Amino acid sequence: MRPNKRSELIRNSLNLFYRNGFHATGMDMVAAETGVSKTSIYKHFRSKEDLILAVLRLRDEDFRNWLYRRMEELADTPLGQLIAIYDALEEWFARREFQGCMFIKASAEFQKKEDPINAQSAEHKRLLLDHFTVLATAAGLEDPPGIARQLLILKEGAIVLAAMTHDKAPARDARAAAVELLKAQGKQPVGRGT
Amino acid sequence: MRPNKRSELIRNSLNLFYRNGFHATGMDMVAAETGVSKTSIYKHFRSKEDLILAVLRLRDEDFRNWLYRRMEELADTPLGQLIAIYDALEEWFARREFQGCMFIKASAEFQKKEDPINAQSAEHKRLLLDHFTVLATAAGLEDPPGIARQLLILKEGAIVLAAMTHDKAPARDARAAAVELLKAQGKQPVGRGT
DNA sequence: AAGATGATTGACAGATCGGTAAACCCGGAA
DNA sequence: TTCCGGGTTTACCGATCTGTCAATCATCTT
Repeated sequence: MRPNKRSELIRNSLNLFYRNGFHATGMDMVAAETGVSKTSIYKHFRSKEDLILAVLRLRDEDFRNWLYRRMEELADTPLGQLIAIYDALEEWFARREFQGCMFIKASAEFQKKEDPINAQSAEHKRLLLDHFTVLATAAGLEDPPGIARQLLILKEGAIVLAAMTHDKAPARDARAAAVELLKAQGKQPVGRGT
Repeated sequence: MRPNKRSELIRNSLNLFYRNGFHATGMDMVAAETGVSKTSIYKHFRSKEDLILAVLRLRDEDFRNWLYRRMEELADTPLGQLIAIYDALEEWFARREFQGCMFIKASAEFQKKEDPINAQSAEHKRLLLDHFTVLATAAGLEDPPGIARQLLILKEGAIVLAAMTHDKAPARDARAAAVELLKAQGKQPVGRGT
């Protein structure tokens, strides 16, 4: 039971689940992909649900780390970082492997609200909302929680439409909308203003 | 092969697929729900994919008809109807049976872009976008296609978050955002203004 | 009443699902 | 060399998946 096999299992499962969906990906497929027997998988994870939850934990860390870092690289003010959300999204949408949001897909396949998979997906969105709220507060906006919720809605909508239409354009539309909303909060986010 | 059984099958399948997901709902379940043998189903539909496509056609008609009618009932100007999108959404979110957007879920489970199910889901969103564009044009906005795309993003984002958090609140946030965006296009949609 | 016709069925095929029991392999201790 | 013990595998379980076939049932014609 080598512990590095465990993370390899999680990473391979993540790719398979992301590309093929959760129900459509069998444990045999995961085993074959990693070059391990199915029994070995069940030494690391009690059930498929357990594996999925581990996958979602990894995805949550990876994605939020990537997004937050990218936002900081693209702008150095809180206000600028809120706009940079959508520039980062556009980079993501343009990637070959982009297939939508793993958490939206997870909650679409496991929709009962008591389901741990659903709960964990919702938690991911809550963490994003918290981060946006902190930035909105730091930016001195009028209604930080409100604008944060609106920016999150724009983000999720852009992801859904980019995935369905196989087009990165929704990122720019969401960005333009975000700029307008931030303007309406009494700020001039695009520079050259005030 | 009574033709009314066919529509009964579609309607029951719609409910099952909507509540349980597509892969998670077997044809046996559909047969049992309608009180028909599985063989009879396959007299009407060549495959499960065929049945799903028929379900999506029905859903597209039902949903767009409902939304468009509700928008007209809630407002009598094109601009007001664009805002009313989100009032209608809030009513939908508040319904007991609300479980998110069937097309988002379909495209989440069948994500390959050649998949007919994916294509038909994308078509549904395109039809919504067209309608929004027509209304935006009628309202005399500056950039009808652009604002239509933004309003669609807000709609999809609100649906996703409402489904994941089991809370209708995203409808109001999306509505507030839409009002701001329409203001930015040189209009005062909420009345009492110019 | 007998036959024809089309709708409907139970039973099943072949594959795959999540999950498990028992054998196996292999390095180290005695 | 013999034994031991944990990581790994093969082979399998019962259930369920999509889809089909041959038989049955119901109805109408003659």
